[in-house]
Amino acid sequence: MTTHIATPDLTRLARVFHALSDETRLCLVAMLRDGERCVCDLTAALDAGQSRLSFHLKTLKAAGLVQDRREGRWAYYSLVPGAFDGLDDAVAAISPGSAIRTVKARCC
Amino acid sequence: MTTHIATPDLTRLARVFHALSDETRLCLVAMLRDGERCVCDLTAALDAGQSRLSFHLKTLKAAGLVQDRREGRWAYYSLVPGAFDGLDDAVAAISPGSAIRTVKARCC
DNA sequence: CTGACCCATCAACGTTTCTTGATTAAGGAT
DNA sequence: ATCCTTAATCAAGAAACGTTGATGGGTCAG
Repeated sequence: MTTHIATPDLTRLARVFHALSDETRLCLVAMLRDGERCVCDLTAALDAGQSRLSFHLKTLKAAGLVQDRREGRWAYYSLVPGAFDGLDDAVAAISPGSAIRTVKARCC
Repeated sequence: MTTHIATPDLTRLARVFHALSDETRLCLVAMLRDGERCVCDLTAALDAGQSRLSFHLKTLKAAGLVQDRREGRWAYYSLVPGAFDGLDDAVAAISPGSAIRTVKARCC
């Protein structure tokens, strides 16, 4: 069994979607689908500033979508296995209950 | 067969994810899962300003996730059927090709 | 040790997004 | 016609976001 977004926590789900709401980050995800890559490869491929990619990779990592590994002076990023599974299921699973807790008043 | 996000258009996909990246909007989606609702019901349930919800509903509509229907002085919103299907598939389908076109240089 | 390299972080700036309150428009009731 | 209701839109401000260039820390080669 893979990771999934088990708890339909509204805050967490929103953060995941936010991480996926940027074209640069979507492109990073696409590249990482082929497997682990070091940052320098990513910057070369996207022709983007190193500082810029570092920012986006940090965002993806904070959302739990990618993970990094240090080796010498290189940093290798890869997708978190299963992190993308059940995204639409997660949306379908937002319950009135989970909504209540996050948003001000009673909801649904 | 439902609608789906057939073309893994990076820009469009990013906009859909952006629409889902806000807790208020996720809550709206959750409420609309039960069926059509008028705006006044939504504002009452979320205890949110009318202008605020109007903004978020507009965002969701622009992303193609909800649709509206006027009836008298009421506006009824509902989910666009199938708009949420295959979200993770869409992510999995971002191809190097589609990435190339959107981002500056060669990618992947 | 020195210098080159890889990468994260920071500060500054411009842009976008979200919120709030006021205005506008249109429907229905009296 | 006048008034109330529903909801979209606007304007203004606050907050979050993304970009850029500079700085700093850690790693390896010479």
